[in-house]
Amino acid sequence: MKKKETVALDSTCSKELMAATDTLTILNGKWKIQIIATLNYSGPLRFMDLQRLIKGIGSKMLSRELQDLETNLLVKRTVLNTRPMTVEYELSPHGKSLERIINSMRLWGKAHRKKIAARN
Amino acid sequence: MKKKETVALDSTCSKELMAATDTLTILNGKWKIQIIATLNYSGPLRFMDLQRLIKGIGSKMLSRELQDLETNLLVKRTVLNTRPMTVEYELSPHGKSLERIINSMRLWGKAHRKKIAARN
DNA sequence: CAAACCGGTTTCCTGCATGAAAGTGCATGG
DNA sequence: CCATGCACTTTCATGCAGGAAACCGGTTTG
Repeated sequence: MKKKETVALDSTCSKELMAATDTLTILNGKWKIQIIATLNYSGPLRFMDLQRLIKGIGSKMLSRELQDLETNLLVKRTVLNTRPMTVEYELSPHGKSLERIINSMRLWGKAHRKKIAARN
Repeated sequence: MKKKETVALDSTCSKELMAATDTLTILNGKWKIQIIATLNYSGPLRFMDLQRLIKGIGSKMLSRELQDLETNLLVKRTVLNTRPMTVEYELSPHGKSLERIINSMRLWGKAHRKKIAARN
């Protein structure tokens, strides 16, 4: 039987994969993609608008996810001095660069559904 | 200022995004990508080989993740009748089709790191 | 003054993902 | 006949993600 050397993988694989895992970590959670896609589709939105558009999200989660996206430079937060104070959230260029990946995931997801449906 | 209709989103957005979320759900967890990438890089591997290659994973997690990947048709499990019983795991074609997405995530992740590092 | 709207924060709670460690069934080796 | 290796499974414990609901400070409206 063939003997396997395990050395090569340890240095190559894990280091390179970290970056992919980073991306996954950033998009992870129940709401991140919905928030990004909603902002991408609708442009700048205020807090309450986002909460109304994204069904089911609570204010705590929305707040936390937006903070998270902001510290990751994906979303830009702007406070407007209007009569009732409003805050606008919009995708940064960096955030918009996620569109391609999300789209790939969308396409793969659709193909995957067909596979699973035809599983018999 | 442009007036926004919020109706279109409810029907368009969430339905289309489900597929992207599906993909995320499938790749979710601490180990999925590592398992897929390891199998993609090294070809068919036995249980213990996988556990030795993927540092830190326990047998329970490996077992569960592999079952999960198998039911999602991403991994093929083959039992070989050898002297001590061995089982081989390998990526299905469908599983291999994830390579493009994982690679996109890897590239984006690298770019993202630079952004964050230059955050000042 | 009370009520409502905005943009959150705080508190409490629950369930799930993950981990460590031991156990299982089978087969071969010494 | 005991130990070892393989491929798992089971048990127990823990931490974190996420949800519900109340609260907060400011401003405008009736």
